[in-house]
Amino acid sequence: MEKFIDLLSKEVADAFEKAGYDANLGKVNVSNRPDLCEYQCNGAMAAAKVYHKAPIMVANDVVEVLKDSSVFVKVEAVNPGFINLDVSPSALKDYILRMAADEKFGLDAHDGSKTVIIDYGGPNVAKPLHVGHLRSAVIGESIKRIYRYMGDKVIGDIHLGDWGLQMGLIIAELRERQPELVYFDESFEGEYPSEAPFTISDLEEIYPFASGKSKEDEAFKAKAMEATFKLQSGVRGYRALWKHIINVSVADLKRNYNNLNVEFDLWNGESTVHDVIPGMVSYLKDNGYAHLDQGALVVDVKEETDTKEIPPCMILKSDGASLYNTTDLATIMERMRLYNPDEIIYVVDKRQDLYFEQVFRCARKTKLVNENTSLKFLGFGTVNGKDGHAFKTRDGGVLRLEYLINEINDKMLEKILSGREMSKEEATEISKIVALSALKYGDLSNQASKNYIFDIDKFISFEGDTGPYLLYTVVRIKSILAKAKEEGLEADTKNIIEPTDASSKNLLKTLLTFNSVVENAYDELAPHKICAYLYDMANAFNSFYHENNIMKEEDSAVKASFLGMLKLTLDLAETSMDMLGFSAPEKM
RNA sequence: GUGUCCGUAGCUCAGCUGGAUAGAGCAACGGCCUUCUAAGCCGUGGGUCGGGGGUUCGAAUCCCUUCGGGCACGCCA
Repeated sequence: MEKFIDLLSKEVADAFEKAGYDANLGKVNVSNRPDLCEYQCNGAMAAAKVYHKAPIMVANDVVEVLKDSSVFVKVEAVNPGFINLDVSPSALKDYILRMAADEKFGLDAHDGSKTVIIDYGGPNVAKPLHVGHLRSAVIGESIKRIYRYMGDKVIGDIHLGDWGLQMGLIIAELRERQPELVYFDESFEGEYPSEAPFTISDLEEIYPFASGKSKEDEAFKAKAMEATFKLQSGVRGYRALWKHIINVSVADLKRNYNNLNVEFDLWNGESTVHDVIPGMVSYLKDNGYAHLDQGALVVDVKEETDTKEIPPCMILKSDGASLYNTTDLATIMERMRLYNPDEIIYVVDKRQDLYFEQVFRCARKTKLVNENTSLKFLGFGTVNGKDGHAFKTRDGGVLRLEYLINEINDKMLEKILSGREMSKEEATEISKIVALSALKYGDLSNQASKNYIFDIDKFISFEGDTGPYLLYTVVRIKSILAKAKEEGLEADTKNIIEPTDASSKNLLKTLLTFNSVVENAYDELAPHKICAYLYDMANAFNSFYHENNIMKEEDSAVKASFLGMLKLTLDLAETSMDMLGFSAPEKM
């Protein structure tokens, strides 16, 4: 269904044409002077040059035609040549009714033929999640949901870091500590135990310990590299041990991502493509794409139009080992083979911009991807503390995501208990829901590509542009609808009639931008636009709420209309919040 | 050095495919609860959009330049 602003533009464009001007000049925008008008068209100013006329004359000509339009109730030409427009309540009502009756509220969704893979999350096994992982998870999840709502087939892949030296470090350290483990007995031919010889806490202690040790102890580092090699070349015991590490770690990761309401369709990792790397490397060699440079195997990705030096994309290190590029390219190859996606989106720290530029160029040049598969890089900025520097704990370490979430939950619980009469159990449940909205909205309402300041107290505030404020508004609506139901009144959007007061009109005007907002957020990979929409909606609703006493409205048609508006607002709010990856409780 | 991103109110951020008086929130100040959740609403004050130049009838927005800051720049991921 066409967007409301396009409908208005069409009306004005027709008027331009009838008045003898180019129809393309009739583009309508939301007014930036709401005190003067609701919508405006600035085409007369641009027309002045072409037609050698004063802009106000052009505007007057157009206004003359537009006067009889049923779409506008007010049409004025204002110096120097603005055309000011107020939309008619009936046109507004008609559009809202069509929108409300539409399954996707007027959004022209895709037909499901487009397949998209989103690569986000990117945690390393055996290492706890920290704040740095928050953005990839939260933004990626939101993009995934926006794309799904748009009607694409979307596959979310976590892309685990599960294969490199880190695994060797852990295995080598385990061997130091428990050399008697059957996994290290190379003559062992039986079945390995199904139970892992360690817990997630053990792993979380072992990894940093081993990592530190390898930096000081050359002999240990050599052992770790040897363990890595043995693992990668398929030594049975090492593979079995590695499997345990993955399982223990993935179980823990799932628990953590669950708390964030983040889900992945694929739990693939670097190891997934290990076996296809040799084939890919020979393909690159045989077709003359890759050549040796300083001992390393590289593919040149420079282009004529470059304004800067783009280093070649390295496929194999000079010692023949694979690296990040290798697995990423092999992953692209496998994704093409298995899913043939139309688009792959990487939700990764923006500092990897150049790196992905190389990988994308390489994949394209070597035809690992089709020409019509688009590779997108959604780079996000750093999470900073209040001091403007990278987020750190008081003692300077990285903050575990789990601790951060616990802290937010605790603070939220305290707040809810102090503000409302509620049982501890109920408050705990609600505080988790509200805390998640605080965390996600705090992140998503910023432009993804920018760094932002992580301020817990600001995020969990119930005032202003925050997640809890949105939830509060939604809960308020639910509460009124529940009350209406008690009185036997069922809210139905079909009952919406022409708005009579300014706040109703304003609410409807805000609601109807849904299709254009979602489309825009989709095109620009911009969840923050959905956030802004929700915030505008909440403001418009709260004004409306204070202007009109819904349940006490005496005119039954108006009351039914109000309830219909509430229903529509609620549906749109919940749909939008779902695209951001959080939801509202029944009460708070 | 090269490239890239950022610089908007005291603070945190929108706006950037050019339009009228640059918007929000927080903080400050002042109003509004016997009435559907006041965790709300309404209002006041607060700005040379880092500086300079250019294009244009018109620039926070486009171009150039300059200052300040972040980040990246072949064997890490």
